[in-house]
Amino acid sequence: MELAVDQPFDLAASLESGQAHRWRREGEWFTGVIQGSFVKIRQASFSAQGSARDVVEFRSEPWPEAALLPRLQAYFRLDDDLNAVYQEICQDLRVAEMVGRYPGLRLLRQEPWECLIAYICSANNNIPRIHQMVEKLAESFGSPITLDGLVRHTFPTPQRLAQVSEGELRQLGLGFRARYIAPAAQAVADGSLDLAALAHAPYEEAKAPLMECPGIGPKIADCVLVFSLEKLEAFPIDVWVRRALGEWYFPGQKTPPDRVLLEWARQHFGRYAGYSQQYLFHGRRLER
DNA sequence: TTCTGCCCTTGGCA
DNA sequence: ATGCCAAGGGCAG
Repeated sequence: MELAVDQPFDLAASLESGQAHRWRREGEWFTGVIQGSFVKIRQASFSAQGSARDVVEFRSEPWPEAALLPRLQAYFRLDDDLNAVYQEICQDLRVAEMVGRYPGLRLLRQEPWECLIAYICSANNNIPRIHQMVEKLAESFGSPITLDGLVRHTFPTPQRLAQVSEGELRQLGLGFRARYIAPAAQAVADGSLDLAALAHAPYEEAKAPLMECPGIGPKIADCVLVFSLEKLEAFPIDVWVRRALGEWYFPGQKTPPDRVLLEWARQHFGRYAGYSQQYLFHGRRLER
Protein backbone atom coordinates (compact mmCIF):
# COMPACT_ATOMS: atom_id res chain seq x y z
CA MET A 1 0.00 0.00 0.00
CA GLU A 2 1.05 3.55 -0.61
CA LEU A 3 1.53 6.39 1.84
CA ALA A 4 0.67 9.73 0.24
CA VAL A 5 3.21 12.39 1.13
CA ASP A 6 2.81 16.06 0.25
CA GLN A 7 5.46 17.16 2.71
CA PRO A 8 9.25 17.22 2.71
CA PHE A 9 10.04 13.66 3.69
CA ASP A 10 13.28 11.69 3.83
CA LEU A 11 12.44 8.25 5.16
CA ALA A 12 16.02 7.05 5.58
CA ALA A 13 17.26 10.20 7.33
CA SER A 14 14.26 10.17 9.67
CA LEU A 15 14.64 6.51 10.61
CA GLU A 16 18.44 6.64 10.88
CA SER A 17 18.84 9.87 12.82
CA GLY A 18 19.05 8.08 16.15
CA GLN A 19 15.53 8.85 17.39
CA ALA A 20 13.91 5.44 16.95
CA HIS A 21 15.54 2.17 17.77
CA ARG A 22 13.68 -0.61 16.04
CA TRP A 23 14.40 -0.02 12.36
CA ARG A 24 16.65 -2.20 10.25
CA ARG A 25 17.65 -1.47 6.72
CA GLU A 26 17.41 -4.32 4.23
CA GLY A 27 18.52 -2.79 0.97
CA GLU A 28 16.04 -0.07 0.10
CA TRP A 29 13.48 -1.47 2.55
CA PHE A 30 13.26 -0.68 6.23
CA THR A 31 11.64 -3.10 8.63
CA GLY A 32 10.41 -2.25 12.11
CA VAL A 33 7.62 -2.64 14.61
CA ILE A 34 5.02 0.06 15.25
CA GLN A 35 1.95 -0.29 17.47
CA GLY A 36 2.35 -4.03 17.59
CA SER A 37 2.64 -4.38 13.83
CA PHE A 38 5.57 -5.56 11.77
CA VAL A 39 6.09 -2.91 9.10
CA LYS A 40 8.15 -3.01 5.93
CA ILE A 41 8.52 0.35 4.20
CA ARG A 42 10.51 2.03 1.46
CA GLN A 43 10.75 5.34 -0.33
CA ALA A 44 11.37 5.18 -4.06
CA SER A 45 11.42 7.92 -6.65
CA PHE A 46 9.99 7.35 -10.10
CA SER A 47 10.14 9.81 -12.97
CA ALA A 48 6.88 10.26 -14.80
CA GLN A 49 6.44 12.77 -17.63
CA GLY A 50 9.78 14.27 -16.78
CA SER A 51 8.90 15.10 -13.17
CA ALA A 52 10.18 12.98 -10.34
CA ARG A 53 7.58 11.61 -7.95
CA ASP A 54 8.32 10.10 -4.57
CA VAL A 55 6.41 7.01 -3.59
CA VAL A 56 6.39 5.61 -0.08
CA GLU A 57 5.07 2.08 0.00
CA PHE A 58 4.63 -0.28 2.88
CA ARG A 59 3.36 -3.65 4.02
CA SER A 60 2.26 -4.71 7.48
CA GLU A 61 1.23 -7.67 9.60
CA PRO A 62 -0.96 -8.44 11.49
CA TRP A 63 -2.69 -5.07 11.06
CA PRO A 64 -3.94 -4.74 7.49
CA GLU A 65 -2.25 -1.93 5.59
CA ALA A 66 -5.45 0.14 5.51
CA ALA A 67 -5.58 0.11 9.30
CA LEU A 68 -1.91 0.98 9.64
CA LEU A 69 -2.04 3.89 7.19
CA PRO A 70 -3.32 6.53 9.65
CA ARG A 71 -0.89 5.24 12.26
CA LEU A 72 2.02 5.74 9.88
CA GLN A 73 0.82 9.24 9.04
CA ALA A 74 0.87 9.98 12.75
CA TYR A 75 4.22 8.23 13.29
CA PHE A 76 5.92 10.35 10.64
CA ARG A 77 4.17 13.47 11.92
CA LEU A 78 2.79 14.21 8.47
CA ASP A 79 0.39 16.53 10.29
CA ASP A 80 3.34 18.86 10.97
CA ASP A 81 3.70 21.52 8.30
CA LEU A 82 7.44 21.07 7.92
CA ASN A 83 7.83 24.07 5.63
CA ALA A 84 6.29 26.26 8.31
CA VAL A 85 8.66 24.69 10.85
CA TYR A 86 11.59 25.43 8.53
CA GLN A 87 10.54 29.04 8.20
CA GLU A 88 10.90 29.42 11.96
CA ILE A 89 13.95 27.33 12.76
CA CYS A 90 15.97 28.51 9.75
CA GLN A 91 16.24 31.93 11.36
CA ASP A 92 19.23 30.29 12.99
CA LEU A 93 21.91 29.93 10.33
CA ARG A 94 23.51 26.78 11.76
CA VAL A 95 20.15 25.06 11.75
CA ALA A 96 19.43 26.43 8.27
CA GLU A 97 22.63 24.83 7.03
CA MET A 98 21.62 21.43 8.41
CA VAL A 99 18.10 21.77 7.02
CA GLY A 100 19.67 22.42 3.64
CA ARG A 101 21.80 19.35 4.04
CA TYR A 102 19.07 16.97 5.25
CA PRO A 103 15.73 18.26 3.95
CA GLY A 104 12.83 16.02 4.93
CA LEU A 105 14.35 14.77 8.17
CA ARG A 106 11.29 14.56 10.40
CA LEU A 107 10.73 14.10 14.09
CA LEU A 108 8.90 10.84 14.75
CA ARG A 109 5.87 10.44 16.99
CA GLN A 110 6.86 7.32 18.90
CA GLU A 111 4.93 5.28 21.44
CA PRO A 112 5.58 6.85 24.86
CA TRP A 113 6.11 3.66 26.83
CA GLU A 114 8.64 2.19 24.41
CA CYS A 115 10.31 5.59 24.04
CA LEU A 116 10.68 5.88 27.82
CA ILE A 117 12.49 2.55 28.12
CA ALA A 118 14.60 3.10 25.01
CA TYR A 119 15.90 6.39 26.36
CA ILE A 120 16.57 4.95 29.80
CA CYS A 121 18.81 2.58 27.84
CA SER A 122 20.45 5.52 26.07
CA ALA A 123 22.32 6.77 29.15
CA ASN A 124 26.08 7.00 28.54
CA ASN A 125 25.62 4.73 25.55
CA ASN A 126 26.06 4.68 21.79
CA ILE A 127 23.30 4.34 19.21
CA PRO A 128 24.12 0.88 17.83
CA ARG A 129 24.12 -0.56 21.32
CA ILE A 130 20.85 1.16 22.26
CA HIS A 131 19.28 -0.48 19.19
CA GLN A 132 20.64 -3.79 20.36
CA MET A 133 19.29 -3.43 23.89
CA VAL A 134 15.79 -2.47 22.75
CA GLU A 135 15.76 -5.35 20.29
CA LYS A 136 16.83 -7.78 23.00
CA LEU A 137 14.06 -6.58 25.29
CA ALA A 138 11.58 -7.24 22.48
CA GLU A 139 13.00 -10.64 21.58
CA SER A 140 13.09 -11.74 25.19
CA PHE A 141 9.77 -10.43 26.49
CA GLY A 142 7.64 -9.46 23.46
CA SER A 143 5.49 -11.51 21.09
CA PRO A 144 6.64 -12.71 17.67
CA ILE A 145 5.16 -11.37 14.42
CA THR A 146 5.93 -12.79 11.00
CA LEU A 147 6.02 -10.89 7.70
CA ASP A 148 7.38 -12.40 4.49
CA GLY A 149 9.06 -15.13 6.49
CA LEU A 150 10.88 -12.67 8.75
CA VAL A 151 10.22 -12.60 12.48
CA ARG A 152 10.28 -9.54 14.72
CA HIS A 153 8.83 -9.03 18.20
CA THR A 154 6.47 -6.51 19.74
CA PHE A 155 7.85 -4.31 22.49
CA PRO A 156 6.90 -5.84 25.85
CA THR A 157 4.16 -4.37 28.01
CA PRO A 158 4.84 -2.43 31.23
CA GLN A 159 3.26 -5.28 33.17
CA ARG A 160 5.74 -7.72 31.66
CA LEU A 161 8.87 -5.62 32.18
CA ALA A 162 7.83 -4.85 35.75
CA GLN A 163 8.36 -8.53 36.52
CA VAL A 164 11.84 -8.83 35.04
CA SER A 165 14.71 -8.90 37.52
CA GLU A 166 17.75 -6.66 37.34
CA GLY A 167 19.96 -9.73 36.93
CA GLU A 168 18.06 -10.89 33.87
CA LEU A 169 18.43 -7.47 32.30
CA ARG A 170 22.13 -7.36 33.06
CA GLN A 171 22.48 -10.67 31.26
CA LEU A 172 20.90 -9.01 28.24
CA GLY A 173 23.69 -6.44 28.38
CA LEU A 174 21.86 -3.44 29.84
CA GLY A 175 24.63 -2.81 32.36
CA PHE A 176 23.98 -0.24 35.10
CA ARG A 177 20.71 0.75 33.38
CA ALA A 178 19.18 -2.60 34.33
CA ARG A 179 18.09 -1.35 37.72
CA TYR A 180 16.06 1.51 36.26
CA ILE A 181 13.72 -0.62 34.12
CA ALA A 182 11.44 -2.25 36.67
CA PRO A 183 10.64 0.92 38.67
CA ALA A 184 9.65 2.78 35.50
CA ALA A 185 7.62 -0.19 34.28
CA GLN A 186 5.88 -0.48 37.63
CA ALA A 187 5.01 3.22 37.68
CA VAL A 188 3.45 2.99 34.22
CA ALA A 189 1.72 -0.30 35.00
CA ASP A 190 0.08 0.89 38.21
CA GLY A 191 -0.93 4.21 36.70
CA SER A 192 1.15 6.45 38.97
CA LEU A 193 2.95 7.57 35.79
CA ASP A 194 0.21 8.29 33.24
CA LEU A 195 2.09 8.83 29.98
CA ALA A 196 -1.04 9.43 27.90
CA ALA A 197 -2.03 12.26 30.23
CA LEU A 198 1.41 13.87 29.95
CA ALA A 199 0.89 14.30 26.21
CA HIS A 200 -1.77 16.91 27.06
CA ALA A 201 0.12 18.63 29.88
CA PRO A 202 2.35 21.70 29.49
CA TYR A 203 6.08 21.08 29.07
CA GLU A 204 7.21 21.67 32.66
CA GLU A 205 4.28 19.77 34.15
CA ALA A 206 4.98 16.78 31.93
CA LYS A 207 8.72 16.82 32.59
CA ALA A 208 8.63 16.71 36.38
CA PRO A 209 6.85 13.34 36.78
CA LEU A 210 9.17 11.73 34.22
CA MET A 211 12.18 12.87 36.25
CA GLU A 212 10.81 11.21 39.36
CA CYS A 213 11.77 7.88 37.83
CA PRO A 214 15.27 6.80 38.86
CA GLY A 215 17.54 6.91 35.83
CA ILE A 216 15.63 9.72 34.16
CA GLY A 217 17.22 13.16 34.35
CA PRO A 218 16.61 16.31 32.31
CA LYS A 219 18.12 14.98 29.08
CA ILE A 220 16.25 11.69 28.91
CA ALA A 221 13.03 13.41 29.99
CA ASP A 222 13.42 15.88 27.11
CA CYS A 223 13.94 13.00 24.68
CA VAL A 224 10.74 11.29 25.79
CA LEU A 225 8.87 14.61 25.67
CA VAL A 226 9.92 15.57 22.15
CA PHE A 227 9.90 12.10 20.57
CA SER A 228 6.65 10.80 22.07
CA LEU A 229 4.73 13.38 24.12
CA GLU A 230 4.12 16.25 21.70
CA LYS A 231 6.55 18.70 23.29
CA LEU A 232 8.25 20.12 20.22
CA GLU A 233 9.78 22.81 22.44
CA ALA A 234 11.79 20.21 24.36
CA PHE A 235 15.53 20.38 23.63
CA PRO A 236 17.57 17.34 24.71
CA ILE A 237 21.19 18.27 25.40
CA ASP A 238 23.56 15.35 24.86
CA VAL A 239 27.33 15.43 24.43
CA TRP A 240 27.15 16.22 20.70
CA VAL A 241 24.65 19.04 21.05
CA ARG A 242 26.52 20.45 24.05
CA ARG A 243 29.73 20.60 22.02
CA ALA A 244 27.97 22.11 19.04
CA LEU A 245 26.27 24.80 21.13
CA GLY A 246 29.47 25.62 23.00
CA GLU A 247 31.56 25.88 19.89
CA TRP A 248 29.09 27.82 17.76
CA TYR A 249 27.24 30.04 20.19
CA PHE A 250 29.71 30.48 23.07
CA PRO A 251 33.10 30.50 21.32
CA GLY A 252 36.15 31.20 23.46
CA GLN A 253 34.17 30.84 26.68
CA LYS A 254 33.59 28.02 29.06
CA THR A 255 30.38 26.31 27.92
CA PRO A 256 27.55 27.13 30.35
CA PRO A 257 26.09 24.31 32.46
CA ASP A 258 23.28 22.31 30.86
CA ARG A 259 20.58 23.99 32.93
CA VAL A 260 21.62 27.37 31.55
CA LEU A 261 22.18 26.00 28.03
CA LEU A 262 18.69 24.55 28.02
CA GLU A 263 17.03 27.84 28.96
CA TRP A 264 19.14 29.65 26.39
CA ALA A 265 18.28 27.11 23.68
CA ARG A 266 14.55 27.09 24.34
CA GLN A 267 14.55 30.88 24.16
CA HIS A 268 16.82 31.02 21.12
CA PHE A 269 15.24 28.26 19.03
CA GLY A 270 11.63 28.80 20.06
CA ARG A 271 8.56 26.59 19.90
CA TYR A 272 10.15 24.14 17.45
CA ALA A 273 13.40 23.84 19.39
CA GLY A 274 13.04 20.07 19.24
CA TYR A 275 13.28 20.13 15.46
CA SER A 276 16.31 22.43 15.68
CA GLN A 277 17.96 20.02 18.07
CA GLN A 278 17.35 17.04 15.80
CA TYR A 279 18.95 18.79 12.84
CA LEU A 280 21.94 19.93 14.92
CA PHE A 281 22.36 16.46 16.42
CA HIS A 282 22.08 14.64 13.11
CA GLY A 283 24.40 16.99 11.28
CA ARG A 284 26.96 16.97 14.02
CA ARG A 285 26.92 13.21 14.39
CA LEU A 286 27.44 12.61 10.65
CA GLU A 287 30.42 14.96 10.51
CA ARG A 288 32.65 12.24 11.93
C1' DT B 1 22.31 26.05 46.88
C1' DT B 2 25.22 24.96 43.18
C1' DC B 3 29.29 23.05 41.12
C1' DT B 4 32.86 19.31 40.45
C1' DG B 5 34.54 14.89 40.02
C1' DC B 6 33.78 10.20 39.95
C1' DC B 7 31.43 5.86 39.18
C1' DC B 8 28.65 2.79 36.59
C1' DT B 9 28.31 -1.62 32.12
C1' DT B 10 29.51 -2.86 27.76
C1' DG B 11 30.60 -2.82 23.05
C1' DG B 12 31.58 0.27 18.94
C1' DC B 13 35.30 2.27 16.99
C1' DA B 14 39.97 4.09 15.76
C1' DA C 1 45.55 -3.87 20.02
C1' DT C 2 44.18 -1.15 23.89
C1' DG C 3 42.05 2.88 25.19
C1' DC C 4 38.58 6.16 24.42
C1' DC C 5 33.98 7.02 24.08
C1' DA C 6 28.94 6.89 23.95
C1' DA C 7 21.37 10.70 22.59
C1' DG C 8 23.49 10.53 31.30
C1' DG C 9 22.25 10.11 36.03
C1' DG C 10 23.28 9.71 40.89
C1' DC C 11 26.06 10.69 44.47
C1' DA C 12 29.69 12.59 47.68
C1' DG C 13 32.11 16.33 49.01
